[in-house]
Amino acid sequence: MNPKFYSLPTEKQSAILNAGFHVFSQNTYKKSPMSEIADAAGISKALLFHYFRNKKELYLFLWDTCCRITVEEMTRSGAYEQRDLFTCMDSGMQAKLRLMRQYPDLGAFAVRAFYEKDPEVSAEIRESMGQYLDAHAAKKLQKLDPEDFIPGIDLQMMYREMYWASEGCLWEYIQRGCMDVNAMEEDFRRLLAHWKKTYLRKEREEASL
Amino acid sequence: MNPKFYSLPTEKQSAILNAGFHVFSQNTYKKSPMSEIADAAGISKALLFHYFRNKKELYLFLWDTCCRITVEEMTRSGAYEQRDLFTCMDSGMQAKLRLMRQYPDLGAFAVRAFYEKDPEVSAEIRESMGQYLDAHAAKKLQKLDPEDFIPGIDLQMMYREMYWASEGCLWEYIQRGCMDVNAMEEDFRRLLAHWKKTYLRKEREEASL
DNA sequence: ATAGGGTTGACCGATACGGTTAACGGAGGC
DNA sequence: GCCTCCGTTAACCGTATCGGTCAACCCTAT
Repeated sequence: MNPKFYSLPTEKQSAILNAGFHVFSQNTYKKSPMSEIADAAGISKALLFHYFRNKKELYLFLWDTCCRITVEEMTRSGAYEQRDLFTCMDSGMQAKLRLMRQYPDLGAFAVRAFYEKDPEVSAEIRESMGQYLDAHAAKKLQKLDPEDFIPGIDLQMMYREMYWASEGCLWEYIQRGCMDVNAMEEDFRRLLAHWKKTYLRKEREEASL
Repeated sequence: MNPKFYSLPTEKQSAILNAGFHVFSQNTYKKSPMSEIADAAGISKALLFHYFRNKKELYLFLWDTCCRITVEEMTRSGAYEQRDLFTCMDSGMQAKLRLMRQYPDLGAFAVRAFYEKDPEVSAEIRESMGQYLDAHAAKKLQKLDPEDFIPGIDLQMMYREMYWASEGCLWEYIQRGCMDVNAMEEDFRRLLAHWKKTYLRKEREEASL
């Protein structure tokens, strides 16, 4: 990959990244043409090939960038350090929304890339990351104090269920095509409030009065 | 569409349907080649064109079939009639799982088709269905008795959250590529039990003792 | 004016596409 | 044995698209 890419004005860099995320998220690796990416980025195909030697290089660069900025944003938000589960989720949500605002198709791209089966790239993808999130989730789960939550609750199930609901909500937006991040934030916020009221012992007791 | 298609042995019919669902669910309409579908179905491209005049006809037939058998299966399961919310969800789940077993890519296809933007087919798709599920959900919601649930709960939020979690769980399986329906059933069942224990007043009171 | 680098339209060979056609092959009737 | 029918296919057609290249075009700074 040509280092001159980095000396491009940041808007143009973003435009190229977003174009790549978008096109590769809509189709298989093999069925995602470079010309379409170039068009979406507002540059010529030749210039795209000037910055990235070939399709594979662009794809792996996108994957790399996707992982990098996600972790960066998550770290920066402090989501990894928060003690309380719900403030942790709130920070994570903030980070995700900021990412979504800047790179609307990053989420969809990440999922597709993760499950991409084309032998030209699948090995590299699968190798580079792996059980990142799972490991984090397990650690987070261990730190929870059952006393904070309503009695008899299965904390692991609660965690999985909340994760799935977030993903389901996210997917609804992704599939719809238009990423209305503000509406999304509203939805997430309501979800979080709902869970707090449902799962936290203190809030539940107050609501029961 | 050639009526002789229906006199094919049912396994061959299913093979063609599944092949179509699979290929069209992985890529845009335009980037989904007929040859690939024929290969996946184990027949020649020429034969596929013998049963369906052209690509558009096959695609719309698949969409139609997808809607038809989903509604059929849902009705047959009695999901639309159940009074209690959770037994209703259980029936719906059973129906969905039966569908998934027979047509592993039906779910993914449905979502993609619903949001397909290609002008050659988008109009027909959007027109044929619409707010089907939403209307149903609203009706279901009105029938709920707040007394059955934990006090202070936002029933609409609860409903949305449960819907998203199911979708999120489903998507995790879809994206993973391999549809292990048994594992899925296990997960759904646990989700349901979790919700009953969390949201139902009676079960909650028992758990609190 | 000229040298240099960012940028592109035009091009290349290969292949993939939607759709057609002529022919194959086997089952049934005579 | 011969013919007919019909499900099925390999081979083909014209076109479009693909990944990738290249010579030439700006534009700016000397």
